[in-house]
Amino acid sequence: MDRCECRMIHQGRVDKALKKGLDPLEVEGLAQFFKAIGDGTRVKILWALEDGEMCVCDLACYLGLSESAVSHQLRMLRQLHLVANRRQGPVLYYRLNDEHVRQIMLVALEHARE
Amino acid sequence: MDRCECRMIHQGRVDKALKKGLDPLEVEGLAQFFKAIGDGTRVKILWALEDGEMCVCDLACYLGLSESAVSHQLRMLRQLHLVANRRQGPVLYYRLNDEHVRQIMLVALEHARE
DNA sequence: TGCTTGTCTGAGTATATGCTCATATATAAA
DNA sequence: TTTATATATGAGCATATACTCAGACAAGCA
Repeated sequence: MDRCECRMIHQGRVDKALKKGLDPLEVEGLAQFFKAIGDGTRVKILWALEDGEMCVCDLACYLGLSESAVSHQLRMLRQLHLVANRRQGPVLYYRLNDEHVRQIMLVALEHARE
Repeated sequence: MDRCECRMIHQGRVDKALKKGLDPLEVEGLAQFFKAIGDGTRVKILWALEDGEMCVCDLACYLGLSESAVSHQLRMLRQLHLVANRRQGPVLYYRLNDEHVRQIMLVALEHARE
């Protein structure tokens, strides 16, 4: 497999990176996870849910967005298992479904405040 | 300020979220930070740099991308202070410039592996 | 059954993103 | 100073993303 039509200065360093690299599925998983948090609207949603569950229309009011827009975002967060919901009558209550999100956001806040 | 032309079921819950919410600059900072990590190419770059500095053409070879593409991505990571570089002759060596990245990526990997 | 409320979904649209290509810049060697 | 090497940058293009709008679905009540 001729992986190098490219210039390369430090072959050893490249080989080391290749050996220790993540497999494609892990890379894709990480990227998708961060992409999910990498949006102002979704950051606000996740941060708000730290304090307890909320329904869609409350979130829409809080965010100043349409309920449709919020629902679209919640679907994405749901598919990535970042939030979950429970139904009570016609109302769906959303909550965080991941221990790691809070932890990660706090570390990132430290970074942002440096 | 008439913040509620919207339906709302739990006024108290919304008020609580509003009170405890991040300020807009923090939200933007968090979103930008995660957006920066939320891309397969940049995940690979950051992961590779955990093991030590690399120059642009090595990274390009490792990633199978053009040096131009890599340079564009490195510029973004530089502007967000996730990487830094040092020059040695004509070669620029890039390194991680953030203690938090590794920590965050490891937590995210746990999430992805669940 | 029909009507209302709360939420979801698909299509459409404007903006953002990630690459390529051509070109510019910086350093070193001839 | 010319030439080569290593990287940076701007413009352009194809795709992805975040919203809006119209309409569908689900649960409860008349």
